[in-house]
Amino acid sequence: MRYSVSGSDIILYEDDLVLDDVLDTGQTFRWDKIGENRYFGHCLDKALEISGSDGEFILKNTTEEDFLNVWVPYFDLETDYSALRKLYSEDETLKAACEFSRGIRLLRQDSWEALVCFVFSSNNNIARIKGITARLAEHYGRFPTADELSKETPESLGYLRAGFRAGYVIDAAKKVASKEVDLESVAKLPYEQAKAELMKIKGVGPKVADCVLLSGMYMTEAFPVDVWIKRVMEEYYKGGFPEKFRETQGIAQLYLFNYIRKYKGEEK
DNA sequence: TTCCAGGCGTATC
DNA sequence: GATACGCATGGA
Repeated sequence: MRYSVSGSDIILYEDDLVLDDVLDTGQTFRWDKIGENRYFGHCLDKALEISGSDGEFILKNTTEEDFLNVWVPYFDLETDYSALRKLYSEDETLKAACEFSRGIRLLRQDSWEALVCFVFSSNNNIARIKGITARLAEHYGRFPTADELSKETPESLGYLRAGFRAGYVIDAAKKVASKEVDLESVAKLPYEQAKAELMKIKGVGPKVADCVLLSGMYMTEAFPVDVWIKRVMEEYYKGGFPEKFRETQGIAQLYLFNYIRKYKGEEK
């Protein structure tokens, strides 16, 4: 990763990044595609327009300070994804998945934001999840805190049209605000314990918990299994997922998810 | 109209 | 512990 400052913009040079692979594949629901290779979105309350392709990107109207403190961690720019893909290429299926979308990276999202967004994701589609989170942030003028959301009721959240998930998100807010589930502490726990803590929240089962652990707490051994990954496992990994990838199998999952959903999905 | 969407809670065995 | 079913909402 290299970068330079150009007026109020940052120019980023990074070969292992394709915006569509990262911002439009169900990892985050807080970015909108506003043009070819161009997105506008948020990490909590930091807004950004980013555009570019083929290794060169422009981050508009940001400061070097925000770039280094917010966006470098968010886009995981200090991790070598070429090395990861090289490792994954020891496996035939993963190799194909890596070649299909070479620009995937794990977004290091805020844990609270990830928790809220992935609670909304259950039995839902990406377009609606984005709509719900957009209405939520718009209503507050920014992304609400757990304390603020804990004071809501399913009725007061009616404008979200989140259905049965409204109650779940309020339960999450109450438990996080009261520190019955203290996200900062959870992030420091071993994987299994952290997962159990998150699952104390209504609406947080194994899949949502793994998504929060992976993208919200950067526990790369978390391996979210949804209907698509279940399909991958049945077709290619009957004997279980290779142990040699365990440490970063959550990142491997991102490649597999995009591959099976976009490429294999279109075969039908 | 019916089906389905990056699941989960609950009931039942 | 495994399995079946309902669940709000809206786009296809």
